[in-house]
Amino acid sequence: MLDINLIRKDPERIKTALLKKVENIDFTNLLDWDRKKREIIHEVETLKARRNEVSALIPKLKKEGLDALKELTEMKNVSDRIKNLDAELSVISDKIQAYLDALPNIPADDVLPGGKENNKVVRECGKKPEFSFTPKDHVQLATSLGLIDYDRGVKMGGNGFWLYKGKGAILEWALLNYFIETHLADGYEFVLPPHLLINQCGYTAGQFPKFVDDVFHIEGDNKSESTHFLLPTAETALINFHRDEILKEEELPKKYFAYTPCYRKEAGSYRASERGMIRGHQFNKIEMFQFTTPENSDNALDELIGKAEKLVEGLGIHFRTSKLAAQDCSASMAKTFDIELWIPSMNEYKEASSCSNAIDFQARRGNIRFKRNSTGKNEFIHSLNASGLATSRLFPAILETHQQSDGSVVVPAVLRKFTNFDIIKP
RNA sequence: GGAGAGAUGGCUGAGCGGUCGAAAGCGGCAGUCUUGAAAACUGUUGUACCUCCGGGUACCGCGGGUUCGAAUCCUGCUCUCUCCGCCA
Repeated sequence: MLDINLIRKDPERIKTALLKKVENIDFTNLLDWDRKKREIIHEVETLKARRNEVSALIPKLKKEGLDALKELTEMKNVSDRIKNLDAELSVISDKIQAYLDALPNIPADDVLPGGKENNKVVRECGKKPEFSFTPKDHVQLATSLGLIDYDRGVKMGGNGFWLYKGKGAILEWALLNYFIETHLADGYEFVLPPHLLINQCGYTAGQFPKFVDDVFHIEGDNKSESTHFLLPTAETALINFHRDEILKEEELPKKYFAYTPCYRKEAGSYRASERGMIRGHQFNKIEMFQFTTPENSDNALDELIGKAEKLVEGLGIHFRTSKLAAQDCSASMAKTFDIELWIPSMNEYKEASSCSNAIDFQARRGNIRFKRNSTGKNEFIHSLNASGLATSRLFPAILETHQQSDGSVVVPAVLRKFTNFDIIKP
């Protein structure tokens, strides 16, 4: 959520910044409502002051045995007026809230306007593998090596699901262990959160109300409206870790990571070219998360990107890191970098990590603050999240990159202590 | 699933419908004393919003209601705890 004071103070500046991300912005109504709201507050509070004053007077009069009828009548009227104004106030406050809830975060100054076409590659690591034989794609490899069972996955979960088995399951789990080991060594705290979250969590993350349709909802009793949803990413859980809390400045930054499956509807986005594990309704991901002071969030973002890149590099996969243009960043984020893996069979890069700084956008929604020692004031924290990493694109990249002419796949060295095998043979 | 109890400031915990933003204790901060520390003593100690910067308003789990006036009465909801049952 944006600070309405920013909009009130300099609507043109905020409008220009938001136009990097959205088609059009019109603050006319908002500013009208805001002005009206303050008028009402002023009137109603004056009346309440009067009511408090007379309410204190009435018992005194009674104590002196005097008649308070005049005061009682006046207060009856004042109270009615207050009731009406309060009702008006709540209507207008709801309008303002709904408007602000729907606004995305302001892109950072150095983020370019426009969509994907304006994404800028900032780094590349390794190079595209070259094969002296005809390479297989990951679906062929995973199937022939018995690592992934697409058909039986669909039998259980329907379209958009797969299952890992045998060495495939071991390899998948080894990846997660490799990530966990690294994050623990870097001083991040391990969290295993609930996968079913209450709707408030989606609001804090910025998922709701605008993107309610992207997630799976759980029906309440007697088919009432949903009370819980399946998390689309552990970020949605972790941002709520410190919801409604005031942290100490010296506790910051707070660094966490969580493992969860991620559940997404991905309605309409499934394409034939994304067969295999590229896009499904459920995938495994470890998510890094930081709560920082405002002045430290830029450095924290660099740290998170560096960690994600190092994990990919350790697996020997060619990747590139891109800074996303405004429209390609999700609504809650001021700045995002994607780390994309090279998938040889697709002749394309596919996202394996998204690293973002939400600045105070999520903190406002979740009311997450810290007390600054120098001023004694509470300020909103900055929140950052980064995949570290999602496996669903890594698994295909590993199979395709490390395949041999005989159809076997060499296990990256960093995973071997977790797999207890070096190579997967047909 | 059944029965009961409860929700008050950073924590513990009082609170007759009328100066209750809220007693008291603990904790925190500042000071006195001390070579220093502890102890003791003194003072101080929530948040948000509006403002003609004098001040004002709101907040005692959340939302409604009664009343001139609600932490206090009524009501719906949420959450927590205890006991019984069931269970990975």
